[in-house]
Amino acid sequence: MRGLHADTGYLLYRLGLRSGQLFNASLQESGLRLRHYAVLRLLATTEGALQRELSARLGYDPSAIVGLVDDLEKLGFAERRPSPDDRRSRIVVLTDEGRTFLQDTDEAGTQVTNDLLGPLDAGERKTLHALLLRIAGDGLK
Amino acid sequence: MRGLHADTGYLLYRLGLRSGQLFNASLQESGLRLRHYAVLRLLATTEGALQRELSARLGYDPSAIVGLVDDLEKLGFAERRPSPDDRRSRIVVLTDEGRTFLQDTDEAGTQVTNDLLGPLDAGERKTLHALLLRIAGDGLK
DNA sequence: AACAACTATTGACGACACCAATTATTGCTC
DNA sequence: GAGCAATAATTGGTGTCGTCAATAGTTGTT
Repeated sequence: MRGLHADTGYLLYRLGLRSGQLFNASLQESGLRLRHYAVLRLLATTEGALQRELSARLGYDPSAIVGLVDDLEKLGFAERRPSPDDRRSRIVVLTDEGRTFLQDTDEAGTQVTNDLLGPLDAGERKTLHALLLRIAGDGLK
Repeated sequence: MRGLHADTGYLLYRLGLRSGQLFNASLQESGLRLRHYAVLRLLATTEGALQRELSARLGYDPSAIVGLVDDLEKLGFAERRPSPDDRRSRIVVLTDEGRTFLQDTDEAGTQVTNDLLGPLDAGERKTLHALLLRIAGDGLK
């Protein structure tokens, strides 16, 4: 009979849980959670994104995006702007406050990754990251 | 500004989610979920475990173990037996039905892992698994 | 004998993945 | 160009899950 962690899939599941917990604990004092942080990080790379783009790229349900952007707007980290092309869409953009928040919390994020990857040296971390990216595939790119 | 998946921690979080979803989908027809499956797999290796041991080894809250064992008992896959040493404890053991269930679903489990690790060859999978085990550390052993 | 520690259990709460339905708008097509 | 399928954002509901607090029964210690 195979052991509990013979399955890479189950290992991934458990480590994913742990990773999310560490991230959320690290973000707790800011009032945000990992999901909000992911939205901010994505917005920082795209200079404005439709909510459906956020949904597709982050893998969150469209209905979840609504609440996340609501929260970010309340905190002044993001704004909804009307799309000139399509009046159904809203363009979500990062505010200056959001950008400085990202800069301030950047160190905390890398600290979490350090805790998580503890026993691995730099080379192993690179290897792991590359393998995970391969698994992630286009859906999460 | 760093990209969304520059963080190995976030990658792990997302892949853990996906892995759990795949597992649960695969187990759906059996009426069990990943958590039940993990309990069964652990029981198969230990020949009887206290519920607090299940809680510690699997990382699930003690209160969660109660419901999981309830479900497994209803399906006839596991049993609670009184502990001769300590009347507070219950020893959870795998039944014959549970054992045959594990054998029948073993293939489904490896299928999930195959889907998940799709683009990786055998050597890369070994590497990934070893790295993840290192990260997991003693807590998940 | 009294008291702290532990096991299993119950209950509550928030977060979240998932799905269905609605409204406003757009694009297609006949 | 009128009707209709498709789309974007939103609301609401459901079940799972992680977390914590509280309790009853039991054990070990002092």
